Amino acid sequence: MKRAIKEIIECALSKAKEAGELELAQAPEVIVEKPRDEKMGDFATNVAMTMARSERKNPKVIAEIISRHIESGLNGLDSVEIAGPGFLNLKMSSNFFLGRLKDAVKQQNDFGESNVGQGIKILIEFVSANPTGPLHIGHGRGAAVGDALARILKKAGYDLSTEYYVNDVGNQMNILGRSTWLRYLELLGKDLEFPDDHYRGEYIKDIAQQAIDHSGKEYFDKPEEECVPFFKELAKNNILEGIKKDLTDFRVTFDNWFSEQSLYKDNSVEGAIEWLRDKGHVYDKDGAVWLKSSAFEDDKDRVIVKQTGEKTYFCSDIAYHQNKIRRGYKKLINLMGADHHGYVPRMEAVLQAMGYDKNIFKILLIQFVSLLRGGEKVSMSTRSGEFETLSDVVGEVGVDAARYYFLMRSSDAHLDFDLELAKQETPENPVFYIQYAHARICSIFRGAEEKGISFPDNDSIDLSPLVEEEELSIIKAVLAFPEVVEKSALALEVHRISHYLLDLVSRFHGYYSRHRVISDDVPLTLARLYLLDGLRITIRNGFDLMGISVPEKM
RNA sequence: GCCCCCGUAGCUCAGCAGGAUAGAGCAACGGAUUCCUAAUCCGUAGGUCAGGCGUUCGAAUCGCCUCGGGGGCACCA
Repeated sequence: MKRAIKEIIECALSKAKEAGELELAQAPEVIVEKPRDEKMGDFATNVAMTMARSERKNPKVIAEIISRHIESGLNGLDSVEIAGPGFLNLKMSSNFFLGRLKDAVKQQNDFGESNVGQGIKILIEFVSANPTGPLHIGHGRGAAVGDALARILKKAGYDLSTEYYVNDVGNQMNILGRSTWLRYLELLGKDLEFPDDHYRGEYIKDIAQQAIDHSGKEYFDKPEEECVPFFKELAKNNILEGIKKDLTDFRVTFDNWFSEQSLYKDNSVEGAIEWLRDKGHVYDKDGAVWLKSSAFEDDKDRVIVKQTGEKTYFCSDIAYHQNKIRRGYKKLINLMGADHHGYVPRMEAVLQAMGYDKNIFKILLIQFVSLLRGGEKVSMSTRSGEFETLSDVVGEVGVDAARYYFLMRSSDAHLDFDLELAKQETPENPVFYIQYAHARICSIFRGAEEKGISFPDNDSIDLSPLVEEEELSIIKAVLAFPEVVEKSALALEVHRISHYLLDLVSRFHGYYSRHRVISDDVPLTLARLYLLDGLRITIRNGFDLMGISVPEKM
């Protein structure tokens, strides 16, 4: 939409140049935006102000020159005004917007799509929680944000894939196996002291019980070396299945589950180390192997192979990211908990050591979630096993409210998640407010159907009865949707969608209370229904990006 | 000590690729239901944008410093 405006301005600029009224040594970039206040016009541009210096003219004079060369009536342009320090405010005719509303409604579920992504291949990796226990609420935020971002980026025209990296190697996995084995022995009556640094959650006991149900006392007398691998595998698979289920219940699915172990099996890890060593980015010291990450803005060098010969987590991560790029992804997005932020410089260093621009790699840090219950903090500790799992939370407040809550705030900001508020059906929990608008609209359509109102097809509908200021303002808000999606994709910020929808829907609720949609005036009724259809499509598409349902009845 | 995020109305937060009078919800106060869903709407009140300096025609927005809150600085993952 703004494109059309930009063209109008650019056209006027070149005419002014031809007429010798402006120098235009270099064509200025025309930025079209929305004025703060709708009364000032539909679009505004500050070109005159940005040109002031190079033209050595007062912004207002430049604005005046430009406005003289703008042809009124062209492209639905109604009027041009100069305002403030030199803004050009453009007003469009209502036909301009009505026509575009029809385009939007025609697009149905596709409305909101754009091609800013230009089909660029992106991989977004998120959650990637270790398969050592069920997902907790912090993972939930990452899951909601990652999943919504994926949907948004797709809508904005990126070729996007999602991936979950499974850390199925390393010491944590051994501890997991050992924890399960010990619980198994306990359940079979052995008296032992359960170590503090092992996984103490109840779920470990459940898995141990399964082993008993399945294999009885088979592992009771066997030595540890034989048992731990078995229990490790059992526990891992079990927990991973639980994670998948929790995510599916939360409407989050992944295109690919990538196993860390696979990087060892196909020698990718060794290969990556050798590759880096050839390039001179790796050296030996104190019996360990180091990556010279300090050469790329990291604080210090990092160990990739320990004295013991074990590879660090970081080491397989190097191979993993090399693998991602080799699969053809042009941009990598990783979501991590904010507590991992120290990890960012070293990963950027790796990318650079491998010869890539660090800008192809973007780590989004998701800030902490504090779980509250009626204003009181709920304590979370994985170790003690007393923590709120994602599935508990979703079970209590529902998927829609949980997702909305996770997505309503910028992921840069700490989030207070109050279970009581999330459950309440008040405007403080706006998910219901938005869903209610959708349900209301659907209810109106049901009413129309009962009255036997028949709808003309898209092209022949007459929208000219939509003359109310409020109606036009709703239409403009609807038409802003694709741009909101675009900006949200570029900034990687999901919360823009929820704020937009909230604003959109509150316009509708106000309109609804002041105007009747269904009346004896048939053309007006049809036009208003059409407007509501556009609204309904926008709400549906917007909530779809957030993974939230839109009920037809509430 | 170093690094990351945050600080905007009583509360929870938007706004930040500089732009016109800083917004919303909740809470407070006052109203609206013969009529399409009151899970709604309308109105009133509420501000040193943490503080300072700087860049600019113009700063909540950009830069530097200070203060306050949270998190992180492993041959853990």
